[in-house]
Amino acid sequence: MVERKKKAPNTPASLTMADLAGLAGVSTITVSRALSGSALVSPATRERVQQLARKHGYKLNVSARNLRLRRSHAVAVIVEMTPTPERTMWDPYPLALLGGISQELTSAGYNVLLTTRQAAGDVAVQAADGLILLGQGAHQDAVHAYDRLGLPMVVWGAAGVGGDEHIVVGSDNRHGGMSVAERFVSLGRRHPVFIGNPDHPEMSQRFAGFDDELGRHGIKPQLMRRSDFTLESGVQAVRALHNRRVQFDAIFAGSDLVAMGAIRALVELGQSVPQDVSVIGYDDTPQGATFLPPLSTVRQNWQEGGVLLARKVLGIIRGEPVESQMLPTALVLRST
Amino acid sequence: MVERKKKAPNTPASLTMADLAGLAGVSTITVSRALSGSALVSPATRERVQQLARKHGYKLNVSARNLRLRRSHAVAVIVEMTPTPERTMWDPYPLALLGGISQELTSAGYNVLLTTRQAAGDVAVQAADGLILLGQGAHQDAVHAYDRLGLPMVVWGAAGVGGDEHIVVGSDNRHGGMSVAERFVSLGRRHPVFIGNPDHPEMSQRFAGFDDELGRHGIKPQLMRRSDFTLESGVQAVRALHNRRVQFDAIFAGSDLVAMGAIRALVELGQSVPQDVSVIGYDDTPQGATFLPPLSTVRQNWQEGGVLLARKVLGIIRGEPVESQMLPTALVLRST
DNA sequence: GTGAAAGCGCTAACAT
DNA sequence: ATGTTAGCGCTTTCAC
Repeated sequence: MVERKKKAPNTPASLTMADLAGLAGVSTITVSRALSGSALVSPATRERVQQLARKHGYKLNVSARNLRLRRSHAVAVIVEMTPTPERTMWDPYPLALLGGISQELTSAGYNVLLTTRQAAGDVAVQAADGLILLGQGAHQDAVHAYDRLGLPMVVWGAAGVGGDEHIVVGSDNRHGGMSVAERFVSLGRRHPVFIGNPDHPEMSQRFAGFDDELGRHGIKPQLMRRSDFTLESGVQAVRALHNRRVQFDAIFAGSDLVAMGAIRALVELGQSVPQDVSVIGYDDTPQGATFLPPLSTVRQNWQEGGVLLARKVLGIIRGEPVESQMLPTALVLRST
Repeated sequence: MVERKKKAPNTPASLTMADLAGLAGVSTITVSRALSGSALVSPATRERVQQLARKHGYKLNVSARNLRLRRSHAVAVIVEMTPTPERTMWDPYPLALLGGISQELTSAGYNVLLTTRQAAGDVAVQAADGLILLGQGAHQDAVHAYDRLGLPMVVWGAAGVGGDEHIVVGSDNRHGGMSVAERFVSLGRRHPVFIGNPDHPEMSQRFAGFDDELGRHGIKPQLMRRSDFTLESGVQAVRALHNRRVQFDAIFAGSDLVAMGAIRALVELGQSVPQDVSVIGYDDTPQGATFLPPLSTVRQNWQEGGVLLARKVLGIIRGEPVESQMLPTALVLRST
């Protein structure tokens, strides 16, 4: 019987630092330091150990390190993944956002733990070092639910809602609305309509910016409440306006899909876009771009939003001062 | 000085099993067993311990458990997320796929580690218990890269490519192509065209099914190679066909976006859809559904695909026999 | 510059 | 049914 650190014979081919230490003729702690690039080991040993590690395909045991360091090196991202009419699963929205988050987080040595809202109370979520919440929920309910975990948290959505003090990253919805208003004014439109759901925080701010800017030109927009973010919703809204004999020459829809529905209804009613009515949507979805006529809309940079979200959580985790931030929006003028 | 298990005074409010054990007047192992619902503890103590845990907000230390159990309880999902503007997604893997994966994995007590392809060599990926690869890459390169990790792996894509022996889940692309062929035949179309990139495994199988089925009716489809999955790509393809004076009365496009581009170009050329030319896409995107005219297409169930992917990896992890599987597709007939 | 000792929080073996 | 012992693989003291 060879006297060896007892080791299961069926051990998978995974080296530990101790193994590496044996190979290099140093102690485990030296290996640890060498691999983490510590200045406490001589360049020579450091190089030698790193060579060996590479050669033998050493893999750090993350659990062990995390246990020792008392953190998980993971950030949980909670996504609403039920395909609501509001957000189809095809939207670049979640995917691009996720892309930005993932990119930033992994390059900072953190892992992205993807979770749905239903798998909320999950073990691993509470073990995360931080939380990114994609979508604040109808009345901040999602926010409140996760707030109780007491983890560093950043939310994607609209800022300044309901006296909350958590960090928010989102599109500058106010500015988005204002830019649409400016456009309508410059086109000489005098009877604009907003279609959307003002209970939705982001929508509400889009409308606020729209309303304010128009107000500065003495124009009062008509508000058409529609809670769904669907094509049908836009169709209905326009039909309702028509039936009520409402005069209007411009439509700002809270989402591209609604805008497309509106256009479809307008065409059915014999109106022409944009001659009779200007229409502008929000989100710059591929649907809008491929629509006929190509839809004018307000674009936001999702990818960048994701990166920002990640930076903010990391900031909080590191104890740095962090503030909410709104991303600039850009008016994309196409044919409508 | 009170004799206490020495404990940092600044410890965050996080209980350990030992703490709980003290509270309950039992040993840590009993707590462990109680919380995991083991039958080795009396129902009474089990209940008592669980109560206490809930009351004091006990959180399991996942790292410690994973270290002890020698597994990570995590499956890495590797996504192609190259975020090029305009080219929305090279491979449009919708969030639904991730949703299905996440749902199934978390309900099995596993975590979803989201990773991009660039963050490949990441520490945590190799620490995962399994791998789900979304997109096999142009020539299986992605597959090969990750194969070396020696982890249980499942790939989303096309099966039977290049003598590979890894598990694949995907849409039944062959069947999808065949169903389109059948449709064209039943409409009496004699000069069909396929637009797509046959180097792409999934595309290739769509075309193969299409070609085979048409062949059984003595029809040979025209192949228009187009590598991009964009609207523009479809436009170009049709223009090229027109310039070459190619006769055709039906188009099968490898993706909805390409199909929409094709239709647009056809309309510009004064052709009518579907009277002069039938067009069918692939994927059943919302863009297609809201397109005018509403696009006929081949649908696949992403959500279910995700669930299946997850089940397969879990199966491999558990050492169960697992096989590749193709999801059924459905022809969605709309106006084109 | 390097090492020895200790322990992060948990659970599988082996007692009792 | 419950407890004792030991150790997963790593890194932070504190020595040398």
